Amino acid sequence: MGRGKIEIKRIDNATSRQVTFSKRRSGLFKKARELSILCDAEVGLLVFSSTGRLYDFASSSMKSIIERYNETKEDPHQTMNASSEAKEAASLRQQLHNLQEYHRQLLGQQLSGLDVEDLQNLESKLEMSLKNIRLRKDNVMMDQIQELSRKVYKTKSNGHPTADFSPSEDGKR
Amino acid sequence: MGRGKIEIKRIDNATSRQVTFSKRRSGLFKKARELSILCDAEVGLLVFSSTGRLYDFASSSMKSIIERYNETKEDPHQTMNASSEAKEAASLRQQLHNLQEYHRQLLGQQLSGLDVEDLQNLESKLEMSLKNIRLRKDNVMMDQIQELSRKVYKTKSNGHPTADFSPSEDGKR
DNA sequence: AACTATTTATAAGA
DNA sequence: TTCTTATAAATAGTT
Repeated sequence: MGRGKIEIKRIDNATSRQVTFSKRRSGLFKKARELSILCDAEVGLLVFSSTGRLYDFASSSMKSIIERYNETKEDPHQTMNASSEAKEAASLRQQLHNLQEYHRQLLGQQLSGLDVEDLQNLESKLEMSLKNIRLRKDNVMMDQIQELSRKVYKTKSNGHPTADFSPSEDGKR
Repeated sequence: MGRGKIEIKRIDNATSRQVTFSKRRSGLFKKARELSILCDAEVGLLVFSSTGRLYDFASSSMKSIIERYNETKEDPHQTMNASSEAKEAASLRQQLHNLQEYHRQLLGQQLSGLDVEDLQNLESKLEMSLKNIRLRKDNVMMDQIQELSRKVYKTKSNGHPTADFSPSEDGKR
């Protein structure tokens, strides 16, 4: 992709090798970053120039990526002995991923892949959820009111139970 | 680079995210490979898809690249205490690199960066080298001939010393 | 999995 | 090194 086509083999001339390294390195890192963002992937990239200098990119942390790599690579030995730590971690990651996907749908952030039925289901669930939430809220408020009025009753302690309920504290939920 | 421009942010739709992942992943790996070959760089690339699957590329071996990375990363702590193992390794790598570069020149494989004087020097060195090599070769041949003639002399063993040159021992340097 | 219209990367030159 | 530009390569949206 330039003025001419080049063959993929070691560039002999040290100067142009260096120039090409600079240009292509920045292109490579840009694409690594884009892949990680666009596709929600975990990406780690390590490059040592021919003079020994290190360049690196990690979408999360290089340490965790390398650890994850080592776990994954160890797996083949453990495929036969079930439920090794590495397998469990892989399973957990998958579960976490599914959950995150679903969570985003619940927050209405990721609806483009859903058809009407899916959306209907989602709506029902959210309505159900809302209903329960409100119910719970009312109960809690009621309890607090009762608690409070009991305190007031005790504080006044004039032996005459009052019919009113006293000021409530919780405007915060 | 497509029918339209896209913003670099997470692709919501799971299907197109998957498709884009496939396409861009292969592009990224191709470029990683090309950089390592064109520029004689050591490249390691780790990608975990959002579903947890691993894809990797290493120009040499991932193990050695990760080890080298760890050594390099430890270095900052050791910049003050001279001659740590990591520093030594870095130095050795640099030396190795220089040597390889030079070696290629000696083999006439990488001459494009050299001017006339450099080439002249190179030529002189190669001529000197050739001269020594031939000299050595002649010595060795001569020794072998002498060795052979001594054996013939002993085998005949007729008690009459001949006028020929007697066997010499030190042909070995 | 293919196909292209476009965008992006980059080789060579300044 | 940095910029420019012609061209090669990658890829987004489509079929």
